[in-house]
Amino acid sequence: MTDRPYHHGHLRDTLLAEAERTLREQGVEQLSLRDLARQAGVSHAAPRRHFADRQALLGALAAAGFARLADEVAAAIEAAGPDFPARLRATCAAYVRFATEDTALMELMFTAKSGSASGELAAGEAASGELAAGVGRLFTMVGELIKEGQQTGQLPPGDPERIRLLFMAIARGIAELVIPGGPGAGQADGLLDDAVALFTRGRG
Amino acid sequence: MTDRPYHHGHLRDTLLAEAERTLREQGVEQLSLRDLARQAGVSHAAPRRHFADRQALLGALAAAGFARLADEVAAAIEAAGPDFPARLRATCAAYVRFATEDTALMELMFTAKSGSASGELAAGEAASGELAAGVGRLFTMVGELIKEGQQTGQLPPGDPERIRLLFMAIARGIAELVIPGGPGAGQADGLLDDAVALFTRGRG
DNA sequence: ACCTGAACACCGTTCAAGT
DNA sequence: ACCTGAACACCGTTCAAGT
Repeated sequence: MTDRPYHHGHLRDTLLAEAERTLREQGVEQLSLRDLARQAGVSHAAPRRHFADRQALLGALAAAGFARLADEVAAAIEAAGPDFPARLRATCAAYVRFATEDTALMELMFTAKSGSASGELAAGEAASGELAAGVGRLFTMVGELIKEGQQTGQLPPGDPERIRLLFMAIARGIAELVIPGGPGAGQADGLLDDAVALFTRGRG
Repeated sequence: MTDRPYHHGHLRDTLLAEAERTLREQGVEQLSLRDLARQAGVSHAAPRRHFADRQALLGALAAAGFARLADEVAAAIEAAGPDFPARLRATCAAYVRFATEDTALMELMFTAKSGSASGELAAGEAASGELAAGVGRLFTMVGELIKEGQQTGQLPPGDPERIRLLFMAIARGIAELVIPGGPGAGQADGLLDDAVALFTRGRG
């Protein structure tokens, strides 16, 4: 109804929010800069001011995704209370929930993480920093959790970094397995139980 | 030099082989049907005879990928000899090697697997059958391995299906972590050791 | 500083027509 | 049965020009 001003004002955020929605509802393939611009009521060249190219937009989405995943893992650990196995399980469950609700975004996050490490995302340098920040925060948090388990004797001793890597690989693997329609869709709870039992076996 | 005949003769296989190479060297984004047709010396509409659309080509690539992964896992288990932990480790190592050498293809395989389950690849129905066949062969093989471990008492008793799912999730998670430039790139061996130790702990 | 409009080279997909 | 050539609607990207 109101005349749209020449300057949009929140274009960057609008584009990101719209992109995340499209990602969730239609997948990466269907994500087009021109389409996003249309939905924002702006010319097709306008996004260029905020994202150097399509890859940069995807990189920014991945960075925001990691930041949110880190938040959700933190909240899940907090909500799980003091019991260590419960905290471990909650971390893994947060991964699974994220993957269930934002499958395409999670896929994008992990390909962006590896792509940026191997220099594939040269265009999105700023986003690459944000991405590393989110990833780092997540890594640190899980690392602290692992050390906590070692201190209370509920995890075996040894390099906590190695244990953290293995645990995160398991969480990611389960999350990838348990996406809508996947072979383990209905088995998420069982897998989480098994994973936690495997890690804390004979130490509960 | 020789005049190209009107009928190519091996167009389908040529396209698949060329596509796999492009995938390895340039990633999915760069994979274009028109480009493939050009490299095969054929008109841009010719691939249409063999692949309904781009998704169908990707589906066929994923199906072939699973068939090859199943072969390589079978060969790895065979080559590992009779020792069970060695066989377990060899399976996981085959995943890692595949992911290292064909990162984009492996990514494609696992998104195709989930996408096909949720009906995203409606176009590639034929490929969907091939894909399920490759996936099934791989699942069965790993399932047999798990049962073998249970029979010799080197794996805990319980539903072998659950253990298989967890093990494959771990293998996939490690493979995703250990791609070129990834955070665990130099730590593949350690992760594999840890994963096997976790599974066979106190039972060696 | 932020956005527009036209332009360029490229795509996937379709379809009548050729061999 | 398999392939061609023209055509259509769509992209990402660039750039002079506008506010």
